[in-house]
Amino acid sequence: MSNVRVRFAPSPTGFFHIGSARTALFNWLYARHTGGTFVLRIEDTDSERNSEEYLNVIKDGMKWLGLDWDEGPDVGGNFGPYFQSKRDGIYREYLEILRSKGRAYDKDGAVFFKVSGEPQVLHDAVYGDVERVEEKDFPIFRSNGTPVFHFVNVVDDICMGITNVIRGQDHLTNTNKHIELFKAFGAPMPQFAHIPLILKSEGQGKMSKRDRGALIEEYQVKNFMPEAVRNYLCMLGWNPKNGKEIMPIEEIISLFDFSGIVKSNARFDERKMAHFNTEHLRALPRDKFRAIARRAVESESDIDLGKDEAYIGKVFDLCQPKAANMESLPSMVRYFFSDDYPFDSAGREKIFKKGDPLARLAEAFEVLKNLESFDKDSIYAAICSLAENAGRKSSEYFQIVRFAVTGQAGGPDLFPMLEILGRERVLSRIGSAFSKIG
RNA sequence: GUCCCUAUCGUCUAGCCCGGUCUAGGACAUUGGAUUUUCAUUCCAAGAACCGGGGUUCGAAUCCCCGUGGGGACGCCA
Repeated sequence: MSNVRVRFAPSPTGFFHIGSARTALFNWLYARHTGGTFVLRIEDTDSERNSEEYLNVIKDGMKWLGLDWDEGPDVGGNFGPYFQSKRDGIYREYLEILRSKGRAYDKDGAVFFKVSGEPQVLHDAVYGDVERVEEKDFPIFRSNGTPVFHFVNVVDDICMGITNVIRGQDHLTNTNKHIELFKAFGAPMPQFAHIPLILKSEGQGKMSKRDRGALIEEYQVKNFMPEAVRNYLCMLGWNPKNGKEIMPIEEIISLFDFSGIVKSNARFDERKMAHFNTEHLRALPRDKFRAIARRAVESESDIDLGKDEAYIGKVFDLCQPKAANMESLPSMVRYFFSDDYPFDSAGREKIFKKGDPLARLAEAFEVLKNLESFDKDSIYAAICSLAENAGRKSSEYFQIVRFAVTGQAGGPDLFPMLEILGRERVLSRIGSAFSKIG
């Protein structure tokens, strides 16, 4: 264990924003990299609403991303309470310290902090030295008696022994207020590290909760792999400098440091995120893929997988190398579990463009019917020789057979697919396809 | 408006600190090929960038200044 202590201090608003998630992630990475402690502290000063439910959104999201905290809600710790709503007494004490030093005064029923008026230099781990003067006194307690963010944030960081403050660059200028407070308390200054913001994929400004892809919940619902989302987020504003992007988290943890953090803001790119997801999906061991594929198909569609576990397993194994994401998987496997599958009109058009595909389908039907063994190699060999005898390209047969049996122009490997489906089903589907697609 | 940060392909970025090895590298996306087994896979290839202007220097993507663009902060929100 090192003495590094970092924290993630979200306010439970009912959303877990992708920017917040990345801030949590970078804090977590730094804690894990250094062997330090990752604290989760809840900034719920605005607590009249259903914050238990709102809090769960954040906790669930963090758990989903694998960001486990060492101190905080549910796990406790020696620096609690970890809810600001329960720290009121502490804030009063710290206010008295400022009062006794002549740094706090009442005004309009509120309490204000008296700034020094001197330029403060922030020694930021990412941005270097940033010099700025905080000119105006600012409120630290509202006229309704509740403490203000800048004050509680600093007090909590002092009380909790936070050594490194890693947060969004939108706080860069706020930091002057915080430095003033740390100095006024005579407390040791944590090291600050500001990280660049995540911008909208198009248009202007930073990602807001209304932008597509902005909420972690979206990825949970779409059955993204949390490892993939986390991996992508790591690469948004941080660079491992080893030329790699897709990496296991252990490797990222060992490489993570402030020098790899980029200074300029990054635009969110959902296509690249999708790519990370696909790569992680492909790399999954078969049994893991089967498990999440099952969950995705069962939760997102009306498909009844049935009880034949061996069959289900074969289907998912076949689809894994072709599956781009879990969202499209149900439509990719539907025909394996139901004879009532739709025929893709664009696919039909493509296949019917040249020649007479139904005639070839009829030929293929005869060959498949009379095949001795209905396994992938025999099927392949039989159709190839059929094509050769007819003086045609074998693909002219492959395409129409696939379309008749699955309703699609593309999909998993054709021959193992036919083998898994079985002769009986293949023949009956071809039989009824003539009237459906003709 | 004031202050702060930032600026390399459409996007994420390497290179910049310690100027020459940069005809600027990788990834995503795009386009085109290949795998004489379909295909949504895989492989190969192509196009695509140093914001502008000054300066320093024998030499600048790299250092300095000024513009401009982008972002953020200026709440009794967090």
